[in-house]
Amino acid sequence: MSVNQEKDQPRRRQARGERRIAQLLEAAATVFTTTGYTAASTNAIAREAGVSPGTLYQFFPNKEAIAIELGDRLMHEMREAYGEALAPVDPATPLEQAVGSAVDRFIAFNCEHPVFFALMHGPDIPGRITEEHDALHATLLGRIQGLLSSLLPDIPPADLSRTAHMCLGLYKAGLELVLAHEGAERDAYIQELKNALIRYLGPLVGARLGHPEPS
Amino acid sequence: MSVNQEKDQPRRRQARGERRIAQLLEAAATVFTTTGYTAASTNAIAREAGVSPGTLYQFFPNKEAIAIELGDRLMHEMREAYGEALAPVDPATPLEQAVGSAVDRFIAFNCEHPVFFALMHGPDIPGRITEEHDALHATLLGRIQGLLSSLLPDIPPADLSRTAHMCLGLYKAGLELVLAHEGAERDAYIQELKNALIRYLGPLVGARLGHPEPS
DNA sequence: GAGAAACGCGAGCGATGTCTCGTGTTTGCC
DNA sequence: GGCAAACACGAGACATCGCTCGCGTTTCTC
Repeated sequence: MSVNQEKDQPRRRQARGERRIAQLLEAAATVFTTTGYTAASTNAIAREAGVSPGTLYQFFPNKEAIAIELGDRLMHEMREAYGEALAPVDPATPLEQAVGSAVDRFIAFNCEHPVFFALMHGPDIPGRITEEHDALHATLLGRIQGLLSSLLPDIPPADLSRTAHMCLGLYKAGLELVLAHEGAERDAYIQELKNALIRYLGPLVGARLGHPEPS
Repeated sequence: MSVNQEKDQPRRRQARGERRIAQLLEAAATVFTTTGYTAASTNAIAREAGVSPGTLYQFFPNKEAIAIELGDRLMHEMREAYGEALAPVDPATPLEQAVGSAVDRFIAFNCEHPVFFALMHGPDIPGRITEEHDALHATLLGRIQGLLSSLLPDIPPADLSRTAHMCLGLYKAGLELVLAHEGAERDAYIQELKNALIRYLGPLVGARLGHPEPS
């Protein structure tokens, strides 16, 4: 369940092996974060983990599998910790609160796991990982659409999809800026990201409540 | 002036040479756009241009130089065609118009030269190109700051910088979505990008004009 | 404690990619 | 027409990277 067992060969692992795997994934995370996926060499990952290249391939069939497993674990952790962050909300919930809490949760996750951004945002990434990426993307879009339609019940589907894409895009742009700064400046950017999303969505929600959209 | 002459060896070029250079840059542009910088092989570029690898290295000392020269020409063309797109505007200019025209110009440029996005947005890009990227980034930020301060004369410098970064980030996010769609859907995303920027900046400009920021 | 299997090593194989070099062709100039 | 320089070629030198293989060590199991 945790590590992929190829075909139907269980390949019994000892405790030592599980430790090595965790160690290798951690090393891979730092190398991926600093150099990106393609530029990261398996030798570099092994060196970072303090083991030989051969040892690395004792646990992973190839470089892609490392990223896959890393991605899987990240996804799992995210779903577990923040799975309900984008659940539909009571339509009476103020927009500020809905956006604010969702942004806070995801920013926290991304700050804690910078690899996530590197793996999902890189344009260099090969086949299988892209599938995971697309799956996550689709999941997030679905959640955002659910959230939006709970706030805007009577929006046309095409607009709903487009608005969701925009929200995700704006979030990713903000995330990049947030990760690029630290301390008070980072907090300021988090606030600006929330502002951008709230103001983007504001007129739509405002219209729902009967407020005239200003000029 | 056009092609880099290394050190002080003029390396006279014939008309044929200039043609080859243009041909190679065009080929490089298509290969870079489709595969990204690092994945693009010099052999592939030469093949795309219909010449031998040796010929390519007659005109460019290495792979990076190709991207540099391509970037230089793109920058030059951009400055020439859209240099004034972000010039400070009359404070009386409606925000919608200022944002709209700036976005339209840059979107048009990026649609016409998709390499630009690939070169500037890739995370894989090596040393020298990053310098160009940063230079452009700084230039754009400066322009945006100028534009913003003409609209918001009394904003603190730190906020000005942050707001400019946000605008550029939001633009890049929107650009990605715009480039990912075509036809009517693309136009719709362009409009959404404008909306996002206008609504993000609206309250600031509104405050300047004495409008109370809603709720 | 003995056998088996998981673990660990590091030299090196094969593929790929950048860039060179020797040689031949075309062009500009007198 | 003749010379020098620019242009063109493509085989291959050289480096890198993903990954394998043979062999030695540790751990589990009985």
